[in-house]
Amino acid sequence: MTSPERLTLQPLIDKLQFWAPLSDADEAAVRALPVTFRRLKAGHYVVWDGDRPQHSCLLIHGFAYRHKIVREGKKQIFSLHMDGDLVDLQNSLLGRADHNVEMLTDCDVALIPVDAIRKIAFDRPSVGMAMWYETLVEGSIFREWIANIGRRDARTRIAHLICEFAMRLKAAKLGTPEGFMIPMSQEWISDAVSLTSVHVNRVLKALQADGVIHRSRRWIEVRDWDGLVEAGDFNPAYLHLDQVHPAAI
Amino acid sequence: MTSPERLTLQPLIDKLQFWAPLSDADEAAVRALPVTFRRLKAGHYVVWDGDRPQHSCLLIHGFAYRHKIVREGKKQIFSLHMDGDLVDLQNSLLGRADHNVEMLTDCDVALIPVDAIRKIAFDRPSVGMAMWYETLVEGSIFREWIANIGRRDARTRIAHLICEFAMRLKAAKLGTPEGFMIPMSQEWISDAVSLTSVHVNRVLKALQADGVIHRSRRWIEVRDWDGLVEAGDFNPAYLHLDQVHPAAI
DNA sequence: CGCTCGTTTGATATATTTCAAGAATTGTGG
DNA sequence: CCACAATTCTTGAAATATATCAAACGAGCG
Repeated sequence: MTSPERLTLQPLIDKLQFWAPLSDADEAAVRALPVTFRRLKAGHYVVWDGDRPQHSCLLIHGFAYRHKIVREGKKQIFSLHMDGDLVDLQNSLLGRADHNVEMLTDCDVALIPVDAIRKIAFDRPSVGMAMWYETLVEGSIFREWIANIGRRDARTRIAHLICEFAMRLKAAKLGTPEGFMIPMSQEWISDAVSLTSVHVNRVLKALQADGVIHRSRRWIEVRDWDGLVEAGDFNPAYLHLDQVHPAAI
Repeated sequence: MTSPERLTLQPLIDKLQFWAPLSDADEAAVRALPVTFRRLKAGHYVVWDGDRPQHSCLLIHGFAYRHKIVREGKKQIFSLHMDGDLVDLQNSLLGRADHNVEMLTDCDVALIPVDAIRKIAFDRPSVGMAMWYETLVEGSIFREWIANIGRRDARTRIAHLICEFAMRLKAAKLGTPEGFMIPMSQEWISDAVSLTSVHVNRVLKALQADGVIHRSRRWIEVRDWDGLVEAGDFNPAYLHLDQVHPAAI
């Protein structure tokens, strides 16, 4: 956990800067956003499907995820979030939430009023563009997940998820592929890759038996990155991490 | 097909107006966009995965779709587009395409240079916001597709796809649920719902036998809308069609 | 130490795929 | 408008990946 006095909007500025160059005035405007810092417990829902969200949630430290429940109570996870992610710009901008947002671990967050986000995006085009890019990349990840769930078998799907997670952690400077935390039980993983937890268990064991990964509790070590990439049919292009300021005109 | 002299950017203005009120100056700026009108044949690719797209494509008349090919050549479709859709803002804004964009039928399109789109979005916040909302709603549809493909069985999935298509056609004033065209063979449908064409065939027959729909060639009549909605576990909220200018501050 | 939650394993069930072949429909050139 | 080719649709039988059910095991925790 981050100590209270260290809670700032710096992670947001870093994230936006990644997508578009911000002027000093833009940066100042971001810092001037009226935010509320909060510590949320694992399992806390920031937004429920059907809500009219009043805030967007900047994850300063911790993991969160978004999901829907379909008929018969089956759960589908479609995104995982980590330090620095501006979770759920989407629900809040659209006005009516179409899915749930839940903390995966205890988290430090900054709650930013939707109105303030709309205003800054509108008044400061660079900031708006950067936020737009953020949502565009999330869209790209959704597309990859559709393909992953729709057209890949269990082993490939799971390997792909691990690759993506490792890659994003690295980009966020939160770990290395050599060893990192996936803060999800096999049950959660199964809801992210649309399988049963039983089957996830078997596949994970198989990947381990093949010497590709080693998993104990929620800690994963990648023993053979190339093997994992191969197993996961993984091509990181869709993450658009190599983008340098595409928003710059 | 629209006769050449009737090709204008009006569908784009209508679409943007749906999301954000545009001033006369905004509208004029949109009309002043440097566009190229083209007629594209079914099967034509506007963008290939990996390209650096130079244009975004406004569909004036016709159907298009977006997809990826995963290892072993399996295809996954993740969006269908119809008259008035601004196809692939996403690839063009992100700079590097992460999927293919292909015409499903012969189409009239307006090609708009990416630079012009970036510029108008940046210079005219209302226009930028409206475009952003367009991409946000597409994101919402992606999420629903993930849940649909991941957590629903074949019958539900297919019924859901038909409901969505009917609903969007109606919103675009292109048909009624009572009878409309899905310009896709069963093979294509199978790539959209992640099934085999053989299985799609059987499910379609079953839905027909149950009196829910009637399909002949590529024409579908919905005989029992409530039954189809029930069969498809369909809740249109995720389409955000009832939104009235959420972007208005 | 006992409880709870997560993992592991085995046996069985089933939805969907795969393979294959024939029928129907659509498209094309003459 | 016909004949032929090429898709697309349809159906059946067999194969298989994954789900389901059930039970035991292990680890963290108050």
